[in-house]
Amino acid sequence: MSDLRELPKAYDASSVEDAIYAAWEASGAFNPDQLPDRNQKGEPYCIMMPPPNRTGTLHMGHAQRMTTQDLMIRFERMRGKKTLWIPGTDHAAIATQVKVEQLLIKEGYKDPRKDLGREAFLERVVDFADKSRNTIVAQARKMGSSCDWTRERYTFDAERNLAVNTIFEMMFEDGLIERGFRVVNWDPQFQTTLSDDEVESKDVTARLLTFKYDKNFPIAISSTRPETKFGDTAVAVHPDDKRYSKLIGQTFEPEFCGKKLSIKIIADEAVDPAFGTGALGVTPAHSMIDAEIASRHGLPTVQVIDQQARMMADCGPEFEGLTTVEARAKIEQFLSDNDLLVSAEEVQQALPVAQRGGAIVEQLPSKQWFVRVNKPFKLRQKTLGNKYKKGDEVTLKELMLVAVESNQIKLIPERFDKIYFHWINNLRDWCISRQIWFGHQIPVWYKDDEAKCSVESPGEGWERDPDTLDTWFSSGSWTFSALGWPDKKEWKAHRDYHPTAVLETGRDILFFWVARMILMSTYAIGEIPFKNVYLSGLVMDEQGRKMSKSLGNVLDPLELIPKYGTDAVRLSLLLGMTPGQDGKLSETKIEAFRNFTNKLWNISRFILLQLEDEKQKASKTRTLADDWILSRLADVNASITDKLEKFQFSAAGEELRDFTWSDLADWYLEIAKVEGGKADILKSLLNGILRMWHPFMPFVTEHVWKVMGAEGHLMVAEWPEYVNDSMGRAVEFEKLRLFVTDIRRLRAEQGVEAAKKISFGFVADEEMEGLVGDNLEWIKRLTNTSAIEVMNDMPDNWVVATSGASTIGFDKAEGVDMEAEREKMEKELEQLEAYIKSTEAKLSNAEFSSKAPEQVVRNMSDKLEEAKEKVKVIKSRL
RNA sequence: GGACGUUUAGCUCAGUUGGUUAGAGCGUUCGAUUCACAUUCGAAAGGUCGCAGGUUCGAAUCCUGCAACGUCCACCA
Repeated sequence: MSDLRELPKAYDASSVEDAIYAAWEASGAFNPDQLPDRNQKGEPYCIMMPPPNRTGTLHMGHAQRMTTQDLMIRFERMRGKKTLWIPGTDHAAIATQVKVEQLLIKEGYKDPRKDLGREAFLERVVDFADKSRNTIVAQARKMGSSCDWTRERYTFDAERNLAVNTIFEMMFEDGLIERGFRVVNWDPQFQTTLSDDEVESKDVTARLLTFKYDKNFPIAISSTRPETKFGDTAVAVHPDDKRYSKLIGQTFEPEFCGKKLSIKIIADEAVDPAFGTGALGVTPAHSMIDAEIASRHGLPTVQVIDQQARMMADCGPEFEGLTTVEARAKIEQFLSDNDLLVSAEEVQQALPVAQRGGAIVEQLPSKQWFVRVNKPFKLRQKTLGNKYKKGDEVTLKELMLVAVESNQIKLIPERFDKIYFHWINNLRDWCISRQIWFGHQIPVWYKDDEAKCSVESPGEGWERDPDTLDTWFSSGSWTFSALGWPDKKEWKAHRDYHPTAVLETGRDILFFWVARMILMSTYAIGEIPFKNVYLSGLVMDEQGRKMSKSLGNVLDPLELIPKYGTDAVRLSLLLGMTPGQDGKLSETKIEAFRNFTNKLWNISRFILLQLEDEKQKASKTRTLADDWILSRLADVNASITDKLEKFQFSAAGEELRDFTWSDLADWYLEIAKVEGGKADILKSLLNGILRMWHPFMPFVTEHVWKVMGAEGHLMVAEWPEYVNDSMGRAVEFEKLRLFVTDIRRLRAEQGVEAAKKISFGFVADEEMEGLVGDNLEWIKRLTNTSAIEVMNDMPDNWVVATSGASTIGFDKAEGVDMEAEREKMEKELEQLEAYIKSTEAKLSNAEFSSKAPEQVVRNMSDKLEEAKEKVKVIKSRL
């Protein structure tokens, strides 16, 4: 042990953290294969780190991810499980490419992809992604993440590419992946398709025009996007709408803004007769809803907007090449000039925009690859317990549903079940091909009209599909591909870790990722990917707003860690945060936890100094305070163990903090100074709190562990478990605690000068007399008074203190404000009498006494008796 | 439009199957202070648990309705 007297008074996190992390890593304890024997025998426990996107640096959300997962991993590691936490990063396809493209534009490139070409452009992306990976890894280490770096994965490395291709091939064979010409979400800025989930909506005001195609057309229709009307092939009305029933089935050939259309009047239930004119212009090429109507009625698809979001040649020379916005204005003018416009009104509209880049998304027809979620296929293996056998016909949607419905996967908090089911029930086929360069290339080859699924070229003359896969297609297999699947040897070596124990992630990617992982895992290996999904809320700023660069309210973990220490940042992300509920974070909060870190440091320092003190080394029998603190330790230990098992991290941390700060530091350590002879107990208390705090604040606890000269790393020490053998004594102690608080209050209220002249005492039963007598020494110290007299028959000239649960008296010393005390006594008397009245009424109620639990009745009766006793004393003194 | 969430002390939030007189932290006010820690300690003030009904011996907790705020989904073309 180093010289304790030289330990700094304030804990300096930044001077010890890096060395501690390096020592942990060097010890091999991040790697399950190098854990101690007891872990080797333990149950495998695995968490997959949600791989951060290689798009730059980590933010507070990531810091929260890492901290929460590290808490679980460290807790289970200490409990003896064979823990594996696999770290990794995500190539994030579109997100990364977009990011690099933006950087290149800043560098001066006008159109980076065109200017550089595929190969050089990709080189830049890969370079950026690699640098980003290094930053992320360094940050993860700073957070204290105890993940196994020897098993770091990348969603775009060779092994994961093999997994992606394997799944693609399986789905291709099963007919679940299909190429089709369908209406898709198209991002004109990045020239690629997007999945439904990558499209967000933005509220804008738009002009809703009501008009006729031409003078002879019988029905007026409404649209905010008249430019798409060049592609109309039908007008749909509700089948019950009498206004139009005669027209149904007829075909018209109006001339719309110079283009001849062929419009069939059809009846469809999807039309709302109350909206607008009750007639809907059907544009099969540029609306997914219309495309569905069109397929029901066998209507042709006419594309009029191209991939640059410009009007196509088909719309006539006046419109060709115009942007949609330009065309829209021109059409309104034309309609108005030709007296075809019935009305124009401003309406609120949700404009579809790309999640990345923010471009306005066009719906247009395109030949793309889709995963068919509603198509039945024959299962390759038994899936989801006994629910489905090999060979059963199911759909992917059913697999996703049953995994959660059957409770094999538990979502935390539970209410997300509903959101999940709702999403699945409305799920459409998943468009997986992207015209992005950075990503897993689609393993399909074409020759003439033939298509073959294969990773290697099938031979001469075959050309590979240039498209890449949606990033979520690859991250969907993360839980098992990161464990080595489909490589037989690797997968066998890691088989026991799957399904993983828990997936901890932000509640915002439930659909993007969690659902896709369930799809991939149940399909490809016939197993749920994880048993629990812990959905964290988002980390918001002080005012509950999202942290964003433009608002300037971003808290950067890397700036905060040197300032407050990693442990403080970790605590601020764990305590006061509820799953599924967005939490607020401020620097003030982190500062408060820095103070706690320092408190823990000083508690440790004090105990260590005491251990060498002759007074504490002296042997002494157990006192009431000893029994109490050990009983509390056991209770708190049992309680927080239970809470951690139930994913109640915040509650666990708060309880442990209250115990450490209030019970241990403010009460027990103060008592220990007086009583002495506590070397053994102090030692085991320190040992206990260090172990229990370790998963929350690994650095300071490990540092103290080292300072105290303990064996090995705290990181792999055993999670404690105590037997509470002194519960009754703890109850007695609580009475004294109230007694002390009352005296403190009197001192505070009467002022020091007056208090110096006061003699305190108490009036109660013999039990209290004994208790106070036995513990007088420390009571005097904690109340900072020497004038406490033990007596159960209070002198006549004394008055009664009026708050708290104990009844204490004091003498009418000079300087005591008797008028104020008298008022207080009267006020309390009033309250007590009201309480007695209502409680008596309750207790005498026959139904209450027959139905209420015994414990409740007993407690209430006891309280009632105490109150009556107090009333008696107060009355005698008034 | 649909779904979900939130509403408890000035602020941030706990409150685990309904059960003693509803809690904590921060902030405020008053006080302490060489003795581990001023990144400390003690004390006080502060709440008709969003509103209105209902169920119950008993409701912050369960049910119904309403309001405000927030989030997600679908969008009416």
